Amino acid sequence: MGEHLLRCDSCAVRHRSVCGALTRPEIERLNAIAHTKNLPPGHIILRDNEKPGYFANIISGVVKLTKSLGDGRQQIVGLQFASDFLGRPFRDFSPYHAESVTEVQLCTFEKTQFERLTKDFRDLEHRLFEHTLDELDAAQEWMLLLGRKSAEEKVASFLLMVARRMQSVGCKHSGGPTRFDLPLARAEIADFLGLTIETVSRQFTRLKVDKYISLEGSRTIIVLDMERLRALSERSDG
Amino acid sequence: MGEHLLRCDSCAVRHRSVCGALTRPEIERLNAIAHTKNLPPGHIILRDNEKPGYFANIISGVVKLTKSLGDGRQQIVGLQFASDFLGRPFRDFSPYHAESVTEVQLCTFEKTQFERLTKDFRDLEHRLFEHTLDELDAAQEWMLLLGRKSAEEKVASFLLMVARRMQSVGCKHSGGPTRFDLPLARAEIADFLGLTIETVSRQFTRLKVDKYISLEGSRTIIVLDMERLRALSERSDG
DNA sequence: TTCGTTTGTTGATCTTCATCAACGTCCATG
DNA sequence: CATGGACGTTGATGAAGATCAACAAACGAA
Repeated sequence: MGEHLLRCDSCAVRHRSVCGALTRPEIERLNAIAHTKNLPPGHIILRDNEKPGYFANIISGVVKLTKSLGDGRQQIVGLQFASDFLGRPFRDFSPYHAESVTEVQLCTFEKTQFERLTKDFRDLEHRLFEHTLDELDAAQEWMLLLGRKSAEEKVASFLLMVARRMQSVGCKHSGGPTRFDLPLARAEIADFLGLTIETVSRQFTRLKVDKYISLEGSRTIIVLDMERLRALSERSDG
Repeated sequence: MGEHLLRCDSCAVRHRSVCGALTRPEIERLNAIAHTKNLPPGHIILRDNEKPGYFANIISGVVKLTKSLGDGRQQIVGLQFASDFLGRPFRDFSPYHAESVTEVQLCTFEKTQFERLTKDFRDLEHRLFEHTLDELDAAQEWMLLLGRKSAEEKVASFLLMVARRMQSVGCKHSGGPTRFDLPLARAEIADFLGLTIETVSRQFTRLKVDKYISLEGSRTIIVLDMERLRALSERSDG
C-alpha cells in the first residue's frame, strides 16, 4: 500500500466520523470498500424490519429514522446529520425505517465486508460503540421531551437541537441572532415531537409573536436570543 | 490461577450478563475485582451528572433510570432488570439518575479497574456494545410509545413489557392467564409512560372492567389474554 | 388498637392539544 | 396564464388527559 491520495483524505467528515480512529493502512482498506452515493430527498435508505445491505457514513445532508404503528401513526426516533453513522452493526434486521429528508451524500460500505473490518480493527468497533452511546444519550434526552414537555417547550427544544447540529452560520457562543434553515417540513417536525402539523405551526407563530424567533419563508429560522430560547425549552422559568 | 470455584460460577445471571462472553482466565480476573452489594428499594445508585464510582451487573431486582426538568417533572428513560449492565462505560458523567425500585442485588466493579479489563478483553467490550444496542432499541421503541400512543395503549404496552422482562410464572407461549407482580408503584408507572398517576389508575380500572386483566391488591397483575392485550397495545384493531 | 402516612382510586372541572375545515401561498405543468 | 397539488397557516370545536379535591385502603409505629 503506497502513499497515494485516497478519497478519504479529502473527506469533509474524515475526523468526526467513525473513520477518525483509523491508522493509514486501516483507512486504505476501508477506502477500498467504500462507495459514495448521492440521494435525493425522500429516498428510502432502509426499510423497517428488513435486512440492510450496507452501512454508511453521512457526508452531508440529513436522514430521519422513523417507526410507525399499524394504523399509520409515525414517530421519528432519530435524526442523523453529517458525520453520523447509519445502520446497526451486528443486527440482522433494521429496527427502523431510514429515509433522506434533504439531498444526502453517503459513503457506503457493503455489510459483510464492513463487519469483517470491524473484527480486524478494534478501534473501528470502539468508535462505533462511542457513536451508539451518543445515540442512546440523544434518545433518552428525547424521551424526556416526548413524555414531559409542553408543545411550546418541544418546539423550542427542537430548534435548539437543529441549531446546534446544523453548525449554523453566525453561531455566536450565546446571545445574538442565529440563522439557519430547517431540514424538516412541518409534518416531519410534528412526527419528531409527537405533535400534529397544526400544533407545530401554531407554536411557530407563537414563538414569532413572542419575539423568540423570526422567519424567512417557512424554512429559514432566525433565533433572536438563543439563551432566552434555551430557557423556554426547559421552563425552569418563563 | 487454579481451578477452584468462583463466586461467578454460581451466579444466577452468569451467562445472560456481559460476563457471559468471558473465558476462564478472564472470568477469574473479573471475579477478583467484583463485589456484591445489596440495596433496599429507593437507594440512589447514581446521580445525574455525577461521576460514577463503579459499574454493576444487576443480579436481581429492578433499577430505574430517570431524567428530570428543573421544575420537578420526571421521566423514566430506562428500566433495568436482572442481567442488565448498569453504568455508561467510557463516559465520565452519568446522563441520568439511577435508583433501585425493589430490593436489588448488584455485582459491582470499580470503574477504572473495570475499564482496564475492557481494554484487555475485547469480548467484554463487544458484549457491552451489544447490550448498549439493546438499550437503544428499547429507547427508540419507547419514543414511539411516548410520542404516539394513547394512555390505554401505553399502559397495555407497559404491562406487556414487564410481563416479558419479569419472566413471569405460568408464561404460556400466548393466550391463557399470566400472573406477575409489578415492580413499580403507580407514580413510577406514570413517570415511565409520560402520564399522571390518576390517568394510570383510571386505565388500570378500565383494563379490569374490559376483562383484559384482573388485579390482586394493586401490585399483582393477572393478564387474562396476552394476545388480546398485545392487540390493544398497538390498536391496529380494537 | 389507634393514629398518621403513604399509596391508590374516583369524581368534577379545566387545559392543552387533536381534529375538522377553510383558506392562502408557492411551484410545477399543461 | 390558468390549474392542480403540496405545504403551511388559521379558526372553530371536541376529546384526551391534567389538575384539583375528596376519600379509601394498606401499613408501620406509637
